[in-house]
Amino acid sequence: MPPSRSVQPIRVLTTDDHPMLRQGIASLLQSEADMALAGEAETGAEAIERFRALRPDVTLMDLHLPDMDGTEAIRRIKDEFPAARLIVLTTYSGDAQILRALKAGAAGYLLKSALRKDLLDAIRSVHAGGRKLPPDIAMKIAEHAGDDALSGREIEILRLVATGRTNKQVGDRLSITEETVKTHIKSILSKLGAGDRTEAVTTALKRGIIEL
Amino acid sequence: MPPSRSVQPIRVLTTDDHPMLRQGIASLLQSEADMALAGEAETGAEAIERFRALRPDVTLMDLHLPDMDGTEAIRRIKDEFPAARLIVLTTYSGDAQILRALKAGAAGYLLKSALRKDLLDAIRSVHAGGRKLPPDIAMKIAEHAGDDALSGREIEILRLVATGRTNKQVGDRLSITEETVKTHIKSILSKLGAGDRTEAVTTALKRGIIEL
DNA sequence: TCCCCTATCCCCCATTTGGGGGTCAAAATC
DNA sequence: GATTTTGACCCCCAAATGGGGGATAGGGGA
Repeated sequence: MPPSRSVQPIRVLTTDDHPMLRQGIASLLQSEADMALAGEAETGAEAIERFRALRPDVTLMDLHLPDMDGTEAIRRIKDEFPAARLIVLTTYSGDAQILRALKAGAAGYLLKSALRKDLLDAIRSVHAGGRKLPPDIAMKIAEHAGDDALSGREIEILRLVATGRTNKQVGDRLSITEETVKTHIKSILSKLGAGDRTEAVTTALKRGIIEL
Repeated sequence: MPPSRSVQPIRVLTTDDHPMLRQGIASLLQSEADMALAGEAETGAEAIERFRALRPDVTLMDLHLPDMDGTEAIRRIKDEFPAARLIVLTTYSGDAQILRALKAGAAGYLLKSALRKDLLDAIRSVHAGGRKLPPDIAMKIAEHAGDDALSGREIEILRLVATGRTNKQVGDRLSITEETVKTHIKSILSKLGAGDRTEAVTTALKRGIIEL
């Protein structure tokens, strides 16, 4: 018999700015004998603070938080506690977001539309040292696996283009010439497979490369 | 003493494709003496079907559903049951979405980041025949109260522009001349206060006039 | 060390875009 | 019935965009 299983439940920290969702997870965990709610956080800063104080076995993390990107919170926690086990639980499914979160150190990525059972499975498997990527999520990253990613500068420029700036205005803002901006835009269009700047912005939004 | 309050709880139907959020609401309702969960729905079609069968006192409705827009589901339910009391519970906060939902017949509009107490308040006040619009939501519609809305044709054209089509291509698709498309675009830019088509698309996305 | 990637700048040129006007008919609203 | 709104069409023209080259410098990795 494994005594550790009944006396040492998996302690879970939830991070989400939706109180009702946290409530749902809390009530889910309550009905599982091998799990327990360690604590809750609403913001990224709070998640880091709670993690330090509680040292949960598994941390659930939304990507949309009031104060910072969930990926940033993951990065900071992993930086301080490399053994931390984190699962992203969010509504976003752009391949760029998923990739960023995994690179930051997430061991799992679930959509909020996932079944309750899937979340419990993910918590157990991540706690056991595994990773958890549902097929649809894995597919998303596979779709753009061959693409070379936009450079930081290109993303910076695309963000300005999204706000309606002309190439000239973008150049002024970044203190580079309009010609350089045009070169970057050409590269952006080619990498994203877009026909014009407007399509570049919408596909970058869909893929989670930039946000609104 | 009001005997009706203890023997006739407010029966609530939840509509959301996030099982864990539904769970949270269910557990919330359980702890309130004057409320009861009447049923749950994951899709718009299911919500309509469940409404017919259960006749809940209050229906909670997400705007993002797998099969249809939540606003469409509201419209159909109100069409069949004009006395239905519905509250939108969603993450979206574009003024156009809010306005559409209210016009479709929603009596309340809450964000998922709302406190649990606010949801309970909203359910009670909407059940009592009132409306419930939090200040931040009311502000959103007030911000663009004076603006004249895009016409149906303009939205149609903006959607095509968002996919990277040129004016000529949009014209071909809609069987109108490029000149006509240009006229509509001018009107779109002026109504949205955008400097170019790209900004028009991003502000329309922010305001919930079009979706990705 | 050498190569590749990134960022920067430059040229030419056809196409697209957006701003300024104006007209007209049908539909909806008053 | 009159007015307003909407959708469609047209003109001119300056500015912005995107596609096609090419060049250079620096940083990072093999």
